[in-house]
Amino acid sequence: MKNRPTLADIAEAAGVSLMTVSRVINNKAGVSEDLRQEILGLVTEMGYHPNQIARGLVTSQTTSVGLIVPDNTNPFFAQIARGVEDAAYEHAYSVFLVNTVEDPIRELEALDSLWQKDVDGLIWCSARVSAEELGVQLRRFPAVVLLNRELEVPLSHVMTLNVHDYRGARVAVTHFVGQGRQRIAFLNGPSHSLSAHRRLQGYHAGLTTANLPLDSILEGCCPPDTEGGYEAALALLKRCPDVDAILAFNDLVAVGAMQACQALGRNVPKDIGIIGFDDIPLATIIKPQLTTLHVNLMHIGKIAMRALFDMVEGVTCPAAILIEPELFVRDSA
Amino acid sequence: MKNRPTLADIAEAAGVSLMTVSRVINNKAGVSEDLRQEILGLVTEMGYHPNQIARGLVTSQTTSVGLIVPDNTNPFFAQIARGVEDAAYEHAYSVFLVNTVEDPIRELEALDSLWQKDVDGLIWCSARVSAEELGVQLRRFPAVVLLNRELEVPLSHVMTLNVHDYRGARVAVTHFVGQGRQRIAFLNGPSHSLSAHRRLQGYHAGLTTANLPLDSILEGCCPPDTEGGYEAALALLKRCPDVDAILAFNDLVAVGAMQACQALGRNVPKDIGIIGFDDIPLATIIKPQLTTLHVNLMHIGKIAMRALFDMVEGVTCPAAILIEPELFVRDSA
DNA sequence: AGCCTACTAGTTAGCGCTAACGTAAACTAA
DNA sequence: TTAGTTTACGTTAGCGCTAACTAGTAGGCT
Repeated sequence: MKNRPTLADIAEAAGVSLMTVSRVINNKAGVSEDLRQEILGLVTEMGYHPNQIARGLVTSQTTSVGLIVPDNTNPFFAQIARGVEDAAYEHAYSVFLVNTVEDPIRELEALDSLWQKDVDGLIWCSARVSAEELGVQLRRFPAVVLLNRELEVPLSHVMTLNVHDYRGARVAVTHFVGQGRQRIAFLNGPSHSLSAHRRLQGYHAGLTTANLPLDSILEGCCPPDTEGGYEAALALLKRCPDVDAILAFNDLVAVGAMQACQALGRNVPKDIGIIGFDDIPLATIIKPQLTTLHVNLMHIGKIAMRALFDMVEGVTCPAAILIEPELFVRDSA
Repeated sequence: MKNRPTLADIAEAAGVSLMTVSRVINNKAGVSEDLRQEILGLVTEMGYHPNQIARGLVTSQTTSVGLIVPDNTNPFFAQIARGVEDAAYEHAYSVFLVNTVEDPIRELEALDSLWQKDVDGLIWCSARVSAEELGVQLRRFPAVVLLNRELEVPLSHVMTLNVHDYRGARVAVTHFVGQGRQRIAFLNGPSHSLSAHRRLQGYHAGLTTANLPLDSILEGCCPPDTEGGYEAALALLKRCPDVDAILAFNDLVAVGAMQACQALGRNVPKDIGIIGFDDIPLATIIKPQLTTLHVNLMHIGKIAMRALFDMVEGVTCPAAILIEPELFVRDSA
């Protein structure tokens, strides 16, 4: 590896002091235009780039942020990560990606490691720690954006960013009702998930508004993937053969459910309507194309990162953002 | 944000010198067992974690690595990234994720930013820079694993990790031939892709071995996604209605091609067999399930990261690894 | 001339940590 | 005993950079 040039190297080559070069690099006043140009020339010639590590040590700004997700393989988080990275790139920030693999211990270790790396901010998706632990952890970072998690007590350096799950689920149910469907089931996600709770509420609200009875036999829980959806739908259709609509926790579950219906010879959408959540790319790949509650995930990632940047820079920003999902009607309902 | 404790804080609290605490933290000899335990107690009590920034400045080891991918949203790279992150976690390393978005300029900027961050190593997927530029860039990093790219001149601090594309494509063609298929088309990926070249060679070799003629009308190029595959397959079937098998550059293209076939009323696999490449999760989600050349992508990511770690630690390691893809026969061929 | 401002540059200290060396005490060997 | 070795710590310097202060010079004003 080539020895990288330091400020001192440039300073020596230019016959000036360290600080003069530093001022040029950081676009600060106090250097004559001639000298500035001369130094700038040397900088590009010698291929100098500031060592962010050293700079970070003195400024305590590392221009890097942490992104914690359960699993970057999940298209939901992959899209968000992409948005975060894109926005980070706009601001010349770097992103540490960490997976928790839904493991609370690993989640804590992820936080530790990011803290040790002295990140300027943190984007934390689907935090699973207790409210108390959450408080402790949030206090360790200069700025945090919480995705998919709420805060009882607002904190000035923490922003929350959530999808309006309640409304989304209600809209979906209303859409089913509008199609004349009566036995509307809900295949929900993990019980520890906040979104799951809120969507269940929305589902109930939708049924109530339509004067349909709540029936717990129509509600199921499953891991938020296609296998989970498949198994759960199979079980559901076994215990309630008269189901004519399934609202799924997310698109993966919806796809699994769709396959279960097809395996049982039920036509989608004629016999059974299916609505998913998130609108991941898969939604338009499968046949029939999935009707789903569209959320612009990449955009959410960008919003999160930009908000984080604003907080780091000291610009105030809203304590909580709620994203409205939009029903994209395709073929499955 | 709580002021984080430093070595000096611990030292003062323990009434010893900085170095004694440092030795304890780094598990180095030269501290009595009693004192070590006492300090360890203080460390956990005060919640001390070493500042990796400061440590990195003096040791020039940052315990972080860079991962450059074209697009982390692409399941291919998402899987790899997951493997990399998993293995990095094993070694307490952190991963900077950067997308190039297939943009050569952004690729160079990504390299710059990682260099400024002083990463210990780099995992670089599908490098698109010229051979000359590649040499320049590689020289900037202490250790590099190149995925999907080869090196003319081996470098001691660079490892390459490639899928045996040639053999994979040949195996696929042979499989088609074994099913009695005669008009075997190939929907290849971007022409700048090294994999695309090698797969084309393997495709040709497979045909030649089977005494089938090469026919450039059977070969198409497309963007490596479902839309690309759909359009390319549509065009292909229009100009060669007698095609009875399609080898696709990757699974996304294969899925697109499958949808095109279905749109044209061709039955897969009866009328047309389809084989993909990579075995992404989608391969088992769609119907009919995709026959594809399976590559354990997460495993590749792990191998890459572990090799990088070995190189950083000074353990010698192979200059090039070639991964054998394995044909997973499912329903589409 | 004397004083003030404005600009340009240099000097010093220190961010948190570790490598390398220094040192005092205890222990060993004949 | 005396010199040599080991153990257990402390001291110093410096990684590359920037904040904050200092200093020199030119120009303008009374």
